[in-house]
Amino acid sequence: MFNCAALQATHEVCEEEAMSAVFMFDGDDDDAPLGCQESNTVDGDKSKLKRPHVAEVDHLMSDDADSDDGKPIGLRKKAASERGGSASYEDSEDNKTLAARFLRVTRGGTSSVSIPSSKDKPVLPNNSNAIKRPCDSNNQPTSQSALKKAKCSDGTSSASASAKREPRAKDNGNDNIPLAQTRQTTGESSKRKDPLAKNIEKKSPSSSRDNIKGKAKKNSQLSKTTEACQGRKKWSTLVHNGVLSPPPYKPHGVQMLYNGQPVTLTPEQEEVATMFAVMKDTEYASKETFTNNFFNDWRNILGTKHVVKKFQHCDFTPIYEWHLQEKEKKKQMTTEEKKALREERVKQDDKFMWAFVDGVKEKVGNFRVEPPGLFRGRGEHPKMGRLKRRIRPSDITINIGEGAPVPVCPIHGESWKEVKHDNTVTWLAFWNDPINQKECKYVFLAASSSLKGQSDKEKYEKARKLKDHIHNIRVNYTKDFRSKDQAKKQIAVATYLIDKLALRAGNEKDDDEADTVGCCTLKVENVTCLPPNRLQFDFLGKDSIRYLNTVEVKLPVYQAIKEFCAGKHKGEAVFGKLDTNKLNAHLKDLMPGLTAKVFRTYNASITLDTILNKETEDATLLEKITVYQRANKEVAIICNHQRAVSKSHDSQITKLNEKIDELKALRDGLEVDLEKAKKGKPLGYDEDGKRKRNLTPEVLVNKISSVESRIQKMEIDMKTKEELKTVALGTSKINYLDPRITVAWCKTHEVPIEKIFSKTILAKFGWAMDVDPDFRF
DNA sequence: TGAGAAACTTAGCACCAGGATT
DNA sequence: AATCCTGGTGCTAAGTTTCTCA
Repeated sequence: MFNCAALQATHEVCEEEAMSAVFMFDGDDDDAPLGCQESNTVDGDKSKLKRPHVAEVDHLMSDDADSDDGKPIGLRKKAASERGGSASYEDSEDNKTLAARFLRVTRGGTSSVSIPSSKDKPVLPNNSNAIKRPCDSNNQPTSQSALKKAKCSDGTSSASASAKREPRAKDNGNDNIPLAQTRQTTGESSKRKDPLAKNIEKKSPSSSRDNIKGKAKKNSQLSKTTEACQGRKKWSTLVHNGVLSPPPYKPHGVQMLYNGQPVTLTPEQEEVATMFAVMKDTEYASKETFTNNFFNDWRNILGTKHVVKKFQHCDFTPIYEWHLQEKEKKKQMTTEEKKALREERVKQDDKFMWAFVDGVKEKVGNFRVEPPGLFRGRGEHPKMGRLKRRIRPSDITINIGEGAPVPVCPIHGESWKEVKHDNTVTWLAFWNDPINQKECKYVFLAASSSLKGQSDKEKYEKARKLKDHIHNIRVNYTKDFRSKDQAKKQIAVATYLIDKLALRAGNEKDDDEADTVGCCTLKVENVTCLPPNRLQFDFLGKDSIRYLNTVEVKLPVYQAIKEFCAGKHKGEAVFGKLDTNKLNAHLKDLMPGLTAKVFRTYNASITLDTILNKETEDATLLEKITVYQRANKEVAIICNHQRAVSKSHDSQITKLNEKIDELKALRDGLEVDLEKAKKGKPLGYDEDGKRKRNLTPEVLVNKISSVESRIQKMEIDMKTKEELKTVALGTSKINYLDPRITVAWCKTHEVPIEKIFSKTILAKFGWAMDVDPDFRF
């Protein structure tokens, strides 16, 4: 594990300016996401999120859609030659050298982290099938792996990539078409027309199985080939051991009090009481919805005749205290005891942690069945506190390869709800969410699996493709701002907001969910028109995270929003004629496969690419990492990725301030000493009354400089800490930033990749590691 | 065409191991 | 050795998109 503490961002900030500046943004100069344009305070219940300083984003702001179009945001001022094969920013060394250098840096040295490779993946020794990953360049393509390989190939220009593409060219001769597009033409569009495809079209998890078993099975090879060509078939063989159920409840026998009297509870009743008792010190425990929901569900288990009737008379403290004791006991365990426990857990997990997909050993993501508990919804969720009952094998549907051994049901005498063999889906098991019966919980492969990697790559390829269409899309919606067709006009304005503010699509929500909105579901009270052309957005988005942002928009957009809201009452939708289906249907007309969320990926990745390539200089490693973190921060702000301020934040800042003060006092003292030393005078006495050792002016100058740099580092650390206290950097890194941008940048600038990506993220992005250093998003 | 189901991605937070500091 | 602090990871809630059916 590497130490990231030392990598704390040390970028410059101009906090006051950042807080007060109003970013001018007129209609002709607007190709940056507005998320980073306005001084912005996003301070939900938890935090204040500062918008970046002008200087940090002005390169994004300065692009001119009309004069310099067709290029992606932030890149428009760059010479065309900077893009494509002979990028002018590239390192002077040739690609091979860079690649070799990268390998040296990442695999060698003192780091214990190496780039994950398919070859490092553990395999079943007795498995005679091809064990290497389909995408592994060393793999001799079998008919099947060649097919998969074709799906994995991307449009990168590296030598290794082109070498990899060879089999694909043989396969379909479709080499120049971006992956997403390839999928589009061979997949979605054809599957609807192909009569054979209809046979394997799934109706529901169960009907799909029947289809495959019935028709597709009979049509065997031909049908399978068709499926594969269509990209519907996700695997050929799938072997796994099912899911790991939580251990049964162990009663503790500690009695809670009712009206001050100990109460006897059955294990089942005690289990639920304990779930509530251990949450005593959380915010949930003081929320009425939570306690009401808990009590209602608990009462059902207690039965009407039970002595416990009213929540107010319940005292769960004895159980809570028992819980604290247990926690303490666990804490007091010796290192060896903890280690033994851990090893036991690992041993138990091992059976369920792996699946074999087409003969390749892949990690399973969430193989543990969710244990029972009280539902912890986010925000003001109407169901918070409800009992999430225990999931039994009879609730669980298993998906496994035909002919593969069916996982043994963990409870004797019980059986799985169903066993299916659906190779058009990637889930290994699912059950219905006990809180919301119509929702399902799926067990998928881990993010490091090639199946997930493949779809990840397709996602970024689609976002890259948007780069080629974005100009037309912007021209298109700008034209429709003044459309007389209200539906058209609403689509145009909504698309503009999604593009510029990186808003989410905003599906309709039920009454039994937290009241949050996205673009299509914005309500009139979420938008305030501030003349002449500013809009203030204030709403709770996904996870009830507050989005608060004031932006200057194109005048027609401002007028349109004003018009949409006119005469409407609180609670009514701004975009009354719009929903995500209509919006996405329209987007698909503009670019195949385009949906609202692609804009978020596009804007995030293009922002990272632009900042990294514009701002990275020939600097120290630490400084280069700082550039990366600053870019990462920009993206997190654009996407409104927030986190709660840690409980200890204030005390940490106070401590840092105290330390800085101490160091400053030390420095001042040394400066006095220096003056004395220069004059040849004795240095006098220290605080303890001891005579100070005489030092030469040179030594003192060195000491002062050392203290000074420590002060500077601490001040920067503190600023960074303060700045990032509400910004979550991880979410964008994991979900929105094309890892190839990062890998290419690391190669070009000799930054070890593990300084940016943790071990887990490295494993997730294994598919991106061999990217050419010249790669640009 | 719209509703609802199914499948998958995106999200923040709790917890914990392990390094740094006292 | 005890405590603090941090980043990494697992967990699971909450989204989006796609598919199916009436």
